[in-house]
Amino acid sequence: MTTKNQSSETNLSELDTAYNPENIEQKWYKKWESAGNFKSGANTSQNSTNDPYCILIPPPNVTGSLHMGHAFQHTIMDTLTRYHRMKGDDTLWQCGSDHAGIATQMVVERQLNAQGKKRTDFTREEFIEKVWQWKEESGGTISEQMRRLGDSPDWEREAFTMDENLSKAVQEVFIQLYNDKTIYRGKRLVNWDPKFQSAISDLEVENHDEKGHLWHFRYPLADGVKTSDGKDYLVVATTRPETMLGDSAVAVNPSDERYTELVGKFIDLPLVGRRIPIIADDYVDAEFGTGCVKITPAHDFNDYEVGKRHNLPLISILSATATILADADVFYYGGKPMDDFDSALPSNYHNLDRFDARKLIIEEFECKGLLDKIDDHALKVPRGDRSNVIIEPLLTDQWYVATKSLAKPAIEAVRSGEIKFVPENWDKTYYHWMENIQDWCISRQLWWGHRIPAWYDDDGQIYVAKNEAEVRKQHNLSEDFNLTQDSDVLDTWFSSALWPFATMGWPEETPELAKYVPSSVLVTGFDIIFFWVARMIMMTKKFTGKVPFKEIYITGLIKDENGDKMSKSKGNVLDPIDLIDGIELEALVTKRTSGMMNPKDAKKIEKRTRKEFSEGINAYGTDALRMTFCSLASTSRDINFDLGRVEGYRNYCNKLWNATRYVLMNVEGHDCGQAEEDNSGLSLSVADKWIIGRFNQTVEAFENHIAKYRFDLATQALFQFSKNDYCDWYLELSKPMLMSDSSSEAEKLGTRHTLVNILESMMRLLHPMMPFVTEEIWQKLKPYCRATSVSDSIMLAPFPQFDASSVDQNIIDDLHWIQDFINGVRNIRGELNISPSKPINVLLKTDNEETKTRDSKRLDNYQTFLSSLAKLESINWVTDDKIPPSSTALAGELEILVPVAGLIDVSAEIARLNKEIEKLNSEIKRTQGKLSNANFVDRAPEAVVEKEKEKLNIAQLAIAKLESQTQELKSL
RNA sequence: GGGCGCUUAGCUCAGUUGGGAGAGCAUCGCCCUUACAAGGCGAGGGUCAGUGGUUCGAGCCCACUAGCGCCCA
Repeated sequence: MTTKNQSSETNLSELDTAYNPENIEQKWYKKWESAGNFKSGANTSQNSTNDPYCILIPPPNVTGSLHMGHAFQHTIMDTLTRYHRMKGDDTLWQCGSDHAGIATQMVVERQLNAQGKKRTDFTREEFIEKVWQWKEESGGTISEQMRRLGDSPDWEREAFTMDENLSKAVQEVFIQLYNDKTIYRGKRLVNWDPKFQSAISDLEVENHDEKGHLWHFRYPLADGVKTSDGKDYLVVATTRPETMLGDSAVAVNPSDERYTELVGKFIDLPLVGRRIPIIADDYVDAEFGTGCVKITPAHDFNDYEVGKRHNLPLISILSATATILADADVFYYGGKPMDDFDSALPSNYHNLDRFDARKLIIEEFECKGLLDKIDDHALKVPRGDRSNVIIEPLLTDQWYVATKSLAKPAIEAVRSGEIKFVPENWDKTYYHWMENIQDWCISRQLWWGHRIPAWYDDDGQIYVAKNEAEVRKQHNLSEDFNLTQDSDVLDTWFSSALWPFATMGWPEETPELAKYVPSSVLVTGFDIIFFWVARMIMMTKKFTGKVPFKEIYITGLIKDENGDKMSKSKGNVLDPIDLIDGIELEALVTKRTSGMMNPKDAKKIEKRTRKEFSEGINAYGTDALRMTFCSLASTSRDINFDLGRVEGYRNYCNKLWNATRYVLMNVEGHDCGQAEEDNSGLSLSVADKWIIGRFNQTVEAFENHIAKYRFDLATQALFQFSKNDYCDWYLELSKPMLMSDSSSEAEKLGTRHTLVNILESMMRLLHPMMPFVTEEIWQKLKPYCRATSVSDSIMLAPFPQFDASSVDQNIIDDLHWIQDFINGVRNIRGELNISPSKPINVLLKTDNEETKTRDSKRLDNYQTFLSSLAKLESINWVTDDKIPPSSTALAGELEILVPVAGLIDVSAEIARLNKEIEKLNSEIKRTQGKLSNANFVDRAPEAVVEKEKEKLNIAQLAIAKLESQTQELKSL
């Protein structure tokens, strides 16, 4: 059984018999980090050009932890980083996190609440101090997780959006944009989160389909006016009855003949007693409901626009916590208070929560006989993505970025190809958003964040500068002139938008700014194109004149195995660390069901979890997880995560591990040619030459796929080579070479050399995707390999280079022949249930002289391989007249006959042959059909026609041989 | 309503300029073979969602239909 792992310094042959990731991963990470291997430019000595290669991490939220989507993207970023670092590029993976205004403030407030305190028990300064304290203690989760994932960013450059230098950049940008008049202050409708009592971005609002009601209210007509059908009221429908307190008008469609007479007349608004006009506006859909719509400009985005056209008063009825005011705040468009307006609201509503007010309003309407009807209604309900409470459009003073002028160069950067989306199609989403971009509300009513560098005097005059002293200096204001700083902070995304240049030291002119802007590629999900990607392009263009990145690789979204989005409330989230370390069922259930918003879900989740993971989750290790992510990174936009794939790659790691054991067993204590200058003293077998060629083809394929961000195809090429070619074939072929007495010392030396050097090179090829296991193995192999590199770690060893001259078609053909031969015999064994341990005799036959000459030579050269891998007792050529009853396989035109007397059931063999014949028949039918079609022969390219002819020929020859063999068996 | 995408083996997915339907996992059979049973060898399995068109030839190009999904209003 497995003993505790030996460290790499001990005897090399003492390798565990099984791959054990937990014994190797952490130790290498610590060594790499302490050796400074992650630093920018760590491996530039290798490459004289030192092309810069830079990836910016999408800064995760400091309160968060990495989920599967992060782990996926990190794997891709790290693979690219490690690959370019090994190539000798001046590589930087810039890491860090953002300060997540609302989320962080929420976390710290919750902590205070647990101690029976509130945020407002402290001064702003004290609270911010507490946030920093929290960050020191708990803000390191993500960097810990990144270390477990094997990420190799430059930790010394780790940035935080609230750091002093980044804050300086934020301030500088704000001031410049303000002076440009690109930033302005205004009273507008914003999405207001009553829980956080702050504006939030429309991107932070999620519209959920929910069931609600449509209440139909009767609004009495004023001045005794009647409708065309004689009623003294209009019916308006609303999903939010409480907003009626802020109604400014009732609108109808101008072409709606039912109401033409009423336009210009008035309504006596119930409960409030306000007299409001009936107006005509195209916005109203005459088909919907009664065709009459109540207009509440201060509480609805559409109504706001209608009100603007008709110059209606903005009547704001809600407080910051979404309770009803005693007196409405009433404004003109443009923000001036409307002083002569009767702003009183019914006193029984004062301080009522919006939903209590809704109930009371419905009751009152009902009592007054003004409730026409109530319909069930499906509607989109806007909720804050963090608070989950219903968002209110609210009229407030906020700061805005005028985006039009910034958007133009940002659109152009993508149109011109200066920035490329991968896959390309995402540019459509980008254009669509950018071309319809709205001004960006950047102020937030929070304490935690970048305080807006604006001061007001007692008249409300605005002064913008770095600090108060600067304001006084610039505007020549004396010390006793009263100034108050704006209490708001900036949207977190405002600082994230500066990430590409602020992390490089801007506004200082630094070498990093020159070198790493633009960065090479941004790896991110499409959900963040608007939030972040577009804004980075706008800001970076504006302030550096450069693009932030040359390419944007948009990854798919990781879903669960059923294609559902992973979410806490569905209980289908996986923690990447749990896949690395494994987790017991009970711990997993606890983890998934704790802190549920809705305790009812917990039961469901528990059941589902117990069913799906009855044994918990095994420890698969980081390398297997990373390889899985790479293998899933196709162009698809949804990626259904399948645990089976991880297990498969864990087993694959074990395979590499054991292949290493085999190689070490055979090279230890032997010369492997490591001291030789070149290969002249070695004799390389066909297998050696073949695997060297295949390795080079794989390097080429890998690099091509990586250049196109096709990590799935790259993975497949690596897997195919390392498992199928190297382990399944080459290692097996090396056994007869090393064991047979007939191979010379030079040949054995050649094989040992190839065995160990290809494995060593393969580790370098695999390293970017699977950093840990490759390092562990590489360290063991290093002493047996030529000093291709003086580096202490595989991380800084050179990436393999494609050598076209190593690929030889004759060698490939010969090896295919060997494989066909062996596969033919194995197939007969398998189909006829001949034990793999039973040696068998084979006879060879062909009518074709050319084949005979060529294959006789092959047989002479490769007999050792054939005998060993197909477990053959003897191989003999025969002629037609002395063939015993046999089972047949074909290697090209060569017939391989296994005499069946005593071995098998003749009818089973006939059945087997018939199956083969049937296959060939359908092939013949298809190709004949094509070739007898004159159109095909005339119009298809000659090469295609030739290929078909050849296929037909081969199939016909083969079928003839199999049929005559069948006849012979039948005649027995 | 507007935009984008998906439908290929039991499952998860590849399929490059149109020219032999593939992989991994799962399934079945044989095997403890001197690196690996987390394994080896072998096998079975697909009307490429449907219809029509272009073409000598369509999983791939075009049109329409059906189903599913995402984003925006």
